[in-house]
Amino acid sequence: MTVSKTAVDLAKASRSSRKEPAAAVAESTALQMGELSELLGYSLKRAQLKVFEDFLRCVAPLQLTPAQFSVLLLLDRNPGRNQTEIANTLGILRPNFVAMLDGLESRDLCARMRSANDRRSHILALTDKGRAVLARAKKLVAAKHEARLNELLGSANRAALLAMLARIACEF
Amino acid sequence: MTVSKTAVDLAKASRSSRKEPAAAVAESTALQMGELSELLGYSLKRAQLKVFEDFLRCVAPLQLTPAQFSVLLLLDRNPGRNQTEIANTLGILRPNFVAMLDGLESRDLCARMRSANDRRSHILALTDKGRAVLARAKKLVAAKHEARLNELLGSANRAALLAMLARIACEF
DNA sequence: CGATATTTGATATGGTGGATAACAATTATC
DNA sequence: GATAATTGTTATCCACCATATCAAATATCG
Repeated sequence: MTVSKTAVDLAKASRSSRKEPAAAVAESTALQMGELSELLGYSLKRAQLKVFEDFLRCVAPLQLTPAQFSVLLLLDRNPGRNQTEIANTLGILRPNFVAMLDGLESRDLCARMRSANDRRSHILALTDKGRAVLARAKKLVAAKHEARLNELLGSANRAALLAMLARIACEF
Repeated sequence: MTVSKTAVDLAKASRSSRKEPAAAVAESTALQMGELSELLGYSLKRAQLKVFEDFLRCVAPLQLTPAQFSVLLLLDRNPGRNQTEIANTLGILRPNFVAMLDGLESRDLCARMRSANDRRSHILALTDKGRAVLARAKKLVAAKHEARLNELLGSANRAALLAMLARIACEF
């Protein structure tokens, strides 16, 4: 019994009391977002979902997720590294990185090679096919995905946005 | 057999070849992020994780997740709405919203009331306890969470960031 | 009116990402 | 050389997301 009387009244009247003013008012008016519009985390999350969604669309012909793309990028720029190093810099836990690598390796995009110095670790390397796929992915991302963001925000704004996001990601 | 020769060489030498230059070089140099630094989606995701993490910390005494907080906010600003309406505006699928509401209702933060007009739908309402918890949560979020973001970015930058994120979330 | 479609909340279920514990093989430390 | 730490791996759990389906209630339309 902790619901206020006004809430009970609203339950009785519900939305029907809103039919009165005009004739054919569009029923079910848009909800008020209230303080939600000021919550940075909320917009951050929704923007992130949209951006990932667009990424998947743009790079769909190559069947690459954002996470997979980031792995390929890292492998290309950092040859000779092992699973732990790659996973750590991407914020992926080692156990979860195993299945991810299995997927990439089964598609012949990268390869695990036992290190001669430390026979525990697997040195990761892109295959030729991996390099080719990465190159095509980069082009798709630049031409379709990032280009669309640039179009929406403008180049300067996009750079400012990226700088602030990187700031939050690193220093927060 | 698609791994290049340079990759194989690197696997043999691995990181050991880097011990040569200086005496006690910090082994395992930081990896190059490469194009990852320019990928908006990547920074977006990492920033979002950090912000949610901080939100959970700041509002920990009330045991509220960002999603739960957003539901309480919406219920407060939009009395008389049913589950479908609330779930839809938050981007939550109706089936998944059921368990979420169960959690909030079992903690006596909100209540489902059968509508008198449409006996299918549940009108949602905050309880008195729900309003009290929401009020305390708002204070914690403003005083600790958003204040910390303001401190990091500055008020003007924070507003610009929010505007761009909302833009992406809505128009992208 | 009455048959049919639609809506609402709910359940079941599967998929994916993320987190921890534990293990064998290997290497580092003392 | 005994003990500790590291690496990749497996198993397992939990949160979140998505789909199909259902019963009850309502809307639609002949």
